[in-house]
Amino acid sequence: MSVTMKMIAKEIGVSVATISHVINGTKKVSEETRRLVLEAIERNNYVPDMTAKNLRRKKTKAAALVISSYPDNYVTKLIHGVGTRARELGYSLMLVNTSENEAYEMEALRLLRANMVDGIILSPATNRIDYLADLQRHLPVVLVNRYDPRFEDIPRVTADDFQAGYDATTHLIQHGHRHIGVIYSVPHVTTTENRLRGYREAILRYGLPFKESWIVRGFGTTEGGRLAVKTLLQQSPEITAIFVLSDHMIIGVVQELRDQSIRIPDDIALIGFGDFEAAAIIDPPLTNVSLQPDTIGRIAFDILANKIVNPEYHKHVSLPTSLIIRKSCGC
Amino acid sequence: MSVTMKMIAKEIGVSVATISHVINGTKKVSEETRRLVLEAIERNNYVPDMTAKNLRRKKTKAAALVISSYPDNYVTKLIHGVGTRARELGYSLMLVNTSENEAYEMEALRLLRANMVDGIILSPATNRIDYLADLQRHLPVVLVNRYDPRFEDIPRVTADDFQAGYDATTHLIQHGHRHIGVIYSVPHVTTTENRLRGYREAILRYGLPFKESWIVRGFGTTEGGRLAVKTLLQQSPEITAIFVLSDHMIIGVVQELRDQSIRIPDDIALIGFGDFEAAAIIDPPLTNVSLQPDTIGRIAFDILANKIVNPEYHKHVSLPTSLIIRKSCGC
DNA sequence: GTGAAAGCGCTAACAT
DNA sequence: ATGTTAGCGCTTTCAC
Repeated sequence: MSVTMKMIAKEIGVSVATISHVINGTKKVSEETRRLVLEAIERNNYVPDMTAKNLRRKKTKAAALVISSYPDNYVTKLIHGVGTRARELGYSLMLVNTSENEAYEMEALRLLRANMVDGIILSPATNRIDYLADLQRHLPVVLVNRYDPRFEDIPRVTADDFQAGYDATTHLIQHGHRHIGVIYSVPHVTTTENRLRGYREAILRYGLPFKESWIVRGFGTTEGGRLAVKTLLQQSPEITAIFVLSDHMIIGVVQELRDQSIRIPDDIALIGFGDFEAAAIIDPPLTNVSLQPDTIGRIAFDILANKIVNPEYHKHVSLPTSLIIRKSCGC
Repeated sequence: MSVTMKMIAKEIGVSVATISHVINGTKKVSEETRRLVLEAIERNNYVPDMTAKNLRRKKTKAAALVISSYPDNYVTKLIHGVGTRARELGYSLMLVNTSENEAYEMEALRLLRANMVDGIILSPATNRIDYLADLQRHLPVVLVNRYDPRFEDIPRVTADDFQAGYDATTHLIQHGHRHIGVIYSVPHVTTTENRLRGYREAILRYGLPFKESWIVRGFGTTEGGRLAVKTLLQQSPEITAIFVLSDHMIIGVVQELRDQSIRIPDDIALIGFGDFEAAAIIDPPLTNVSLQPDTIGRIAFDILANKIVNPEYHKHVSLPTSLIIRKSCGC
C-alpha cells in the first residue's frame, strides 16, 4: 500500500490540511511545522496521489496530442515539439495516434473528454469535424495542420500550405515543366486541399494546362509512393515533373523511378513536401518544402496553455514555409 | 459544468449504483431500467469522469513510455509500436521524452509514481538505475533497449546488440578492413556497451589490432556525426571503415565524407545502426543493422500488460537483428 | 498558524 | 433487481 497524507499527518501529529499547505505553499505554515512535515515526507518517501488531486482540483496538468498520421518525419518532429514544450510548461503529455482512422479518433476524444486532460492538440483525420464544435465547449482544443474552415473560432496552427504548393509548383514551372503531376496521400483535409489549390493557382497563373489525371492518391508510405508514381506515369506519360506531398512517399517515388531507369531530374523532376535529414544525401539530393513541424508543435502547445487558463483565448497561426533547393528539381 | 452520474440518477429516478452497473456491466440490471439509463446517458451526453474512476479503482488504464533519446528513426518507430499496442489493449499512453537528461527522467518517474499510470516502459538515460529497484516495488516497469545488468528481475526487451555489433564488424573485416572505427553517441548504456563488445570480439577473433582512438563519441544528431567523423579521421587516418551507432549520425558522416571528397565505400566503408526508409536511396545506399524497434515496442507493452495483471510476471526478450546489405560497406 | 470537515464523482459492499 | 452508503486521497472553506 502507498503512504497517504493521512498517515503522515498521524505520524507527526498535525492535520492533513497543514500538510497539504506545506506541499502546495497555499498558506503560511510556521517554519517549525514545515520542517517537521518535510522530514516526514522525505522519511516516508511520500508522493501525493495524482488521481485524488486531479479529482479534487478538477484539472490534471496534462494535455493530449491526438494525431492522425503515419509515423513519418513530419509527425515525429511535431510530437517532439509538442512534448518538449509540454515539459517546459509543466504538463504531462498523452499521445494518441489514430492512424487516420476516424473511429479511433472519436473514441479517443470521447475518452479524453472525461476530464483526463486539461486540453487537446488535435490533427484530425478529416475536415468534417462537427463534433469538435461540441467538444470545444468542454475542453480547450487547438488544431494543428488540418482544420475545418467552418469553425473559425477553434484556434489552429498550420503551415502555409497554399503558398508552399504555389511556390513549389512555380519553381517547377520556371524550370520549364508544363505537365506537372501531384501525388498526395490524405484526401479531404485542408493540408492536401490547400497545397493543391496552390498548385492549381500557379498553373493557372502561368496559363498552363491542367488535368485531373495528373493528380494521384497514394498510401502515405514508401510503398504507397512507389505504387502511386507507377500509376501516374502509366496514365499520364506526358508528365515531366512531380510534386510529392509526403516525406515517406517521395522515397518510394525515387525507388520506383530508379527501378524504371527514369532519370531524376532529367526525365522527371521532383519536389517533396516536408524536409528531412537524409534528403541532402539522397541521389539526387531532394528539393523539399520545409515545414518546421517542431515549431508548429511548440506554438500549438503555447496556444493551448493560454487557452487552458483563458478559454476565450483564440489565435490562428500560419507559418511560412521555405523551399530547400537541392538537385531533384533540376537546379 | 459537467453532468454527473448523480444528475442522471435523479433525472430518471434510479440510484447511482444502478447507473454504474449498466455502464460497467458489473451486475445484472433489468432490460427496462437499462434502456432508461442508456437513453438518459445519451440524451445528456454523459461521460463518466475518469479522475473519479481512477481514484476509486486505484488504476488508470494508462501506461507511460519514458524515453531518453533524440527523436531519430529508431525512437519514432519504437513509440509507434508501443502506442499501437497500447491502443489495442485499451490503454492510454503518456509519452515523456527526457532528452538524455537524467534529472528530467527522475522527475518524470517521480510524477508517474503518484498513481498516474498503471505501468511504465522505460528507456533509461544511463545504466545506473538504482532508483529503479525501489520504483519497481510500486509500479510495474519494463525496460527497453537499455538496462542495468545488476537488476535481473526487471523485465526488458532489447535488440541483440552484442551480436549486431559482432556481425557488422565481421562483415567489414571480411571486406578486408583492418582498421575499423566506431562512432557512438551515448556512453554508459548497455546498447552502446554491448555493440562495442561485439565489435571488439570480432576484432579479437580475427586477430586484428585494436586502438582506443578508433572509438569516438558524437552527439546523436546529423551535425554530431559530421563532427565525430572529422575527429576520427584526423586522429586516426589509417581507418578504412566506420561503424556508426545511430541513424542520424550516419547521415552527417556521409555528408562530411562527401565534403572532403572521400569516396564511400572505396576510401571509407560504412555500416550504420538502425535502418530507415531513405537508406536505400542514399548515395551510396547504406548498409545498416536492422533493429525492428516497433516490434520491440509492441513486445514491451505486452510484457507490461502482463505484469500489470500479475506483478510476478517476468521475462527478458532479446530480438535478433539483421544486416541489411547495400552498398556503403563495399558489397 | 492550525485543525475539522465537507465533498470532488465515482465503485462496491451491503442491505433491501 | 435496485438502493444506501462508505469511502478512494486529496483541497479548501471555515472556525478556532
